[in-house]
Amino acid sequence: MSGQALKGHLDLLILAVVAGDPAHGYAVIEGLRSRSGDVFDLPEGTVYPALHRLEKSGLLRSEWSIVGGRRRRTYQLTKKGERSLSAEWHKWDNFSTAVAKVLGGTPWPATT
Amino acid sequence: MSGQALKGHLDLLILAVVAGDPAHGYAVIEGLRSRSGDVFDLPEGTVYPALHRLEKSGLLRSEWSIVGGRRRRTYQLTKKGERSLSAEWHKWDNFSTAVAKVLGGTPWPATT
DNA sequence: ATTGACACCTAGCAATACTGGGTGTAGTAA
DNA sequence: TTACTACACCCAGTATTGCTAGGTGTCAAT
Repeated sequence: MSGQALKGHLDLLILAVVAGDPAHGYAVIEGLRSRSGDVFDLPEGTVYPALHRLEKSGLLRSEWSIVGGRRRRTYQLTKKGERSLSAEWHKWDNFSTAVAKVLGGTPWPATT
Repeated sequence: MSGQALKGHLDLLILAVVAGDPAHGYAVIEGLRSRSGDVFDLPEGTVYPALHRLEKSGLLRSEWSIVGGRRRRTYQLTKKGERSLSAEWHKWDNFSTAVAKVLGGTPWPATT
């Protein structure tokens, strides 16, 4: 159901989840799913590469640990990541408002 | 300023503009720009191929005409296009609501 | 004569979400 | 003991799609 609608917005979503409190990849997926009310059910192949990308750009920092015999990589926001989250947030606001305006200009008959 | 944020949402926007009243490519660009309050200032290389794609999928139908010595291709929604607009609209609603939920779960200090 | 708005087009590039594969641990059910 | 599920990580390759950068041509204004 996720489709490819979140192109360009995935980073914002991930940063938002990790900002809440540091989380490892699997927990990020869970967080996105639960917080969105099951709308975002992202495959691992989407989230893990995104996390790597974000770390490479210096927006996230990670640490390995072992919990219950399983190795985990826990991510948290860097200063740069916080700034980026703020900026992306504003961009989203701007973007979604603009979409609403465009849609608002279109008459649409009683939704069947 | 447009960035690549509208990936996956461009079709919705175009359909919405054309639904208002049939328009040619250049007018679609103008419509998006004015309706969005200058947020969406899309290059021709983005819009024209999208229009072709939409026509190819049967969501739009076009007709050539000549106005003031210039040839125009005017697009209008097909029945299928109307259904698609409705569906995409709902998807957008769903999507943007979900994003808001995810963001809402994140505490954010006083915006500097 | 040249510039700018109008009006169309396309090939190739770049970014990025996803598919489909892989590794390994722990717990539970058969 | 075996099998299956949840947990937890990884990567190569694909596909979609918006954009860059080029092109053609008309008309009005400077």
